[in-house]
Amino acid sequence: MATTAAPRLKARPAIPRPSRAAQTGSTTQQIVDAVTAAVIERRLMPGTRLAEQSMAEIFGVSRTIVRQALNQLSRDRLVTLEPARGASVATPSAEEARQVFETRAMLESELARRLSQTITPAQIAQLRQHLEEERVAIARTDVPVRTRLLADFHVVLARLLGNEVLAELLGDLLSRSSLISLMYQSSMSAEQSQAEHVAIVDALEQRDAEAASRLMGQHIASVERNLQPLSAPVDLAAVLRPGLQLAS
Amino acid sequence: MATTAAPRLKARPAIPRPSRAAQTGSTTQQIVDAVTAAVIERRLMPGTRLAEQSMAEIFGVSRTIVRQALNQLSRDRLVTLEPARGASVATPSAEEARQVFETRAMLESELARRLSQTITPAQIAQLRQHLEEERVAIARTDVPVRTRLLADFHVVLARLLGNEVLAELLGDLLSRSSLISLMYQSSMSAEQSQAEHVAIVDALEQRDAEAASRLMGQHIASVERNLQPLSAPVDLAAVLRPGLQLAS
DNA sequence: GCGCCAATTGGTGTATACAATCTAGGCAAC
DNA sequence: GTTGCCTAGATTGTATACACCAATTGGCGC
Repeated sequence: MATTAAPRLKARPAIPRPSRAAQTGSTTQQIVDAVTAAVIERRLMPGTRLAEQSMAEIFGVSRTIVRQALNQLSRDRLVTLEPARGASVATPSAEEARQVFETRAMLESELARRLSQTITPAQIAQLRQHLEEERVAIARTDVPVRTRLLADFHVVLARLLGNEVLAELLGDLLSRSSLISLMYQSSMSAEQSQAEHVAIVDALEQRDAEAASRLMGQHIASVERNLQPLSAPVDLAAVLRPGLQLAS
Repeated sequence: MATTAAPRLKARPAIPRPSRAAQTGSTTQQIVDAVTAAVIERRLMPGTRLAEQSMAEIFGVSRTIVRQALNQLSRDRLVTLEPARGASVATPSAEEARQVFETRAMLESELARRLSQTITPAQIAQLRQHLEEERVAIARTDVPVRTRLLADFHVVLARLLGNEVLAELLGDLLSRSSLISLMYQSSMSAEQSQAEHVAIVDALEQRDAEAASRLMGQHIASVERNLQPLSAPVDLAAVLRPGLQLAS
């Protein structure tokens, strides 16, 4: 019931996900959204084990529903499912992180290029409003909202292109990016990220395709650059354990 | 054409051995793969209903397993899940088709550009071999294998970039593309598609980033251009016309 | 004869029960 | 004292049973 995990997740993040089993959104989707939000907003640490029975009791449903939710989250790469071992919040490797950011860079630099050719004044205004919300959240040091808004910025861009497929794709990549940032303790300041967002919107407003594309690429690169490769703790602990096989 | 897709999906059990179910995703994944392959290879028509009980009997498992598989397929957008109505092979709209191809164009033109800068002679050789396999399959008019190889070409490129995340992403988009091509009766000849693949590999071999990128964009555009938007309209008109005979 | 309403029926949504597997703790042997 | 094995607990994987919803069809009224 209504305890820690906030079964009331009606906080709709400007990024509705009508995708999945939107029809059953009542129960399964609520759990998926709750866990996803918890990951994006940095309330769930990587490696946390998610026992089915516990979650079933928390949400007041049977294990069947929890299992469905965990399966979806597994498809989104936010949790890993080990056979007969259970589910836990994913711990993306450094290599996976590199690939996610490379894919984002490829997709979003092209997104910025195309968007600069089709963007309208009304859309610019919408982006300006989003930037303002970012600024307010940062000023108030509202970490969960801040983190979500900074990620949503990219999905909003995709949606402005009128491409829902792209928007959902990017949404998945951004969820994974949030998890990666959390795991590798990004030292990227929110202010810098927001400033780069402003620069991108400026370029879009001037319809400078190359500048927008280049700035977007640099923005994603700078986010990646500020990741600190401290996967050591997890690996280190595992390595130091006697009797653990680490060759494969 | 709506009613022609009868309960004919009993064709291939694809799982002769119910044993060896030790691995978790084994059985479920086999069903997912079977349905995905059937869609890619054009053995399952869009709109075909996939009743849980039927599939459970076909694969010799309980509805629980089938449901898990259908959920995964729903996540991949290959089947649609209507509440209390059941699952059926997805019927992507023309707008969704446009978005899928636009996303692919964005992603793959950039992929070609980057790949042309990192590709090695060994990788070129691998691509040449793939092209040869395509040629053979086309010459033998082996439609399922031909269709699969023509789609796999794009995933191979992603994998050559050393980006598994991108490869999986592209794999999903290509499954959807196959479904779209099937639904809108692509008039694209396999020969033309293969010729364009050859041209792309040529550009990659010469490390001509701009040419490779441009050719890739044109290739995807030409595939999209050859889609014929005639399925839905015809059906709708036929249904709405009173007195019109709609045989079969 | 035609149209509306209700009971039936098939199918999905959820929960629970049972079986297989993995983890952990203790006990015995070296 | 350490190590190996064995048993007990817990957790997951699968199957089955029940409840609810929607579509369909038969009956009834107009």
